[in-house]
Amino acid sequence: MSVRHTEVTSGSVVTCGDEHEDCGIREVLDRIGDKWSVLVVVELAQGMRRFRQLQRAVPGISQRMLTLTLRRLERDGLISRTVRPTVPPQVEYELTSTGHSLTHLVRALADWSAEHRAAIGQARREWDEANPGSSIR
Amino acid sequence: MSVRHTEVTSGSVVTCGDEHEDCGIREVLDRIGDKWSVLVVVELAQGMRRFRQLQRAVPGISQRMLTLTLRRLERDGLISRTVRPTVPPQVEYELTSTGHSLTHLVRALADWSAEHRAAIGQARREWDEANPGSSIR
DNA sequence: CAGTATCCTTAATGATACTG
DNA sequence: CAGTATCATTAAGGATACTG
Repeated sequence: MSVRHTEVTSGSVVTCGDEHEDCGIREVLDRIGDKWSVLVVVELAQGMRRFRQLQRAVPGISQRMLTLTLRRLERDGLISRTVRPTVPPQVEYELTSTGHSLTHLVRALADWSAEHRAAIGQARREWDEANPGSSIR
Repeated sequence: MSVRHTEVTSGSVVTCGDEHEDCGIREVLDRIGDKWSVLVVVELAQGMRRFRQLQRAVPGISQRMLTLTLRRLERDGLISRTVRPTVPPQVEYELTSTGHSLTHLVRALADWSAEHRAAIGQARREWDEANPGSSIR
């Protein structure tokens, strides 16, 4: 996901190159665009969770992907990981303050989705009917 | 990106299955998470654009990916495509009203990114230093 | 319980050539 | 100009087995 691109900022649209690899919005999209991060963040928005709890709360996620997703969120400073040296071991995951602020964004995303879901579905049905046998889906 | 998952709605967190394949937020994330859609939408937020204009405005995008991105956005009802039967042919792309409403979301994304970019960068550097030779990046 | 390590499949993207 | 078609490459994700 590295590329020269234009980027919207609070007041204006600016252009930036990929020489720095960190135009900003891409950092968020990388984490928001993947298959599981948002779901994990949504679950953690409810409070502290342990590894197995998360796996049960996000049906379909593999152990491997849960681990990867958690590590990346931790690396980005969005969640914290606390190991309790018990037997068997317990590891607790929690949103950081940065992570919590992300939930507002996710909420906005969900609101927009809810609002336009019907229209998008309708548009797709019409497009699919007008373009039978298309390969873009 | 199809999977059973929990979903945030305006007021509550609900669980839904993938039997219907349209939990809502996934539809947005599919388009927001891919590599080019947001960049194309941002460019179209400025006004009507033709194919070549878009390709120049989004450096790095291939002809193929621009075509695919535009088709998918069109299928979702986010942009309109108008063919003018001139020689050589001209095709105009514009945001629909649904597409325009998406730009608010993108703006929110960009704002959040700008606000937390430094913190994320810092977190990553620290994590990378604490975890040398990790394979998650 | 909370992971790692491997191997494998599929989806996404890229490069290039060609066309109405 | 605005695409399509084809092939190659890469990244994301999944399945399974194993471990401290």
